[in-house]
Amino acid sequence: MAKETIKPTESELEILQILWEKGEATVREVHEVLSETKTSGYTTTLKFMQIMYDKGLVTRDDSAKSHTYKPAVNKKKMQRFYVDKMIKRLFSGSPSQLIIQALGQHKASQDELNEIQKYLDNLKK
Amino acid sequence: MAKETIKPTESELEILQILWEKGEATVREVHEVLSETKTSGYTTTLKFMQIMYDKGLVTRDDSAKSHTYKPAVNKKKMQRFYVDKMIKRLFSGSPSQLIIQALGQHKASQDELNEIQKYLDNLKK
DNA sequence: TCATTACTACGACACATTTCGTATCTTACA
DNA sequence: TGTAAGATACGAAATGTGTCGTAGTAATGA
Repeated sequence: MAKETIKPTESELEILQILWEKGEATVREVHEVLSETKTSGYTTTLKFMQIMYDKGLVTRDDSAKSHTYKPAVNKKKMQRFYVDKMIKRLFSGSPSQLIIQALGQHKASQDELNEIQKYLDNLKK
Repeated sequence: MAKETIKPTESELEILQILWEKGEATVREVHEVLSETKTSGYTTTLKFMQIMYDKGLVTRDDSAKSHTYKPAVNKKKMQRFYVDKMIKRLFSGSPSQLIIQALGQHKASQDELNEIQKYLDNLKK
């Protein structure tokens, strides 16, 4: 079968974020982090991660009592997918509109602005 | 009741995009546009727009035989909401990472680059 | 050894989302 | 006037998503 772009749900993306951050983690560890902002129970987190495993969004090592999960999808790829979608759906297909919106919406540090500048200089030639 | 942030579904966002573009439209008109990329039937589009009306995502004028719909939510506000979410979920909370990603992902015209530059200059002081 | 603890597996429910089919209503015009 | 075309309303099925409860299993330590 052709490898369709796997589209994680909102909750799955939240978990992937944590796995990308940590590299790998157990359900318990992921649940700890999630608990800072959510109230759902441990088995809910477990279930999500099992489903993600079935979908191929994560891999796992089940040799130990508590399994260890790793992300199986590329973060850059996901970023590209969602940035594309967002530009299409919310910015009438114009990337620069998204960029300007993002620039205006958050105050970036001087360093960050410089980094963006550097990138921009590169593109301008 | 408190005005919660209304979160349109994927399909609703697609329809909103069309309404923002056109300013207003009938179900038939929206369905024409949708048909370019999707295969679902007319009554499906109709149902969506009725639901959106119930949710308060659109207003409508039903004085004529075929009703005319307008967007009832602010496009800028939606942009802000989703850009925020995306930065949090996919860019570890870093707006500049999103910006650089978006810059790299699409080739912007010289004009667009200049516009971004102008905006950036503004922020830099 | 055996009770407690910490996991995983799995079924099931509630609700949301997408998708139609069908009934009904209007209106134009032959 | 009465029929066909084109709209809306609405119910309902199929699927997706988020949430637990409970059962069972493996390790731990008193």
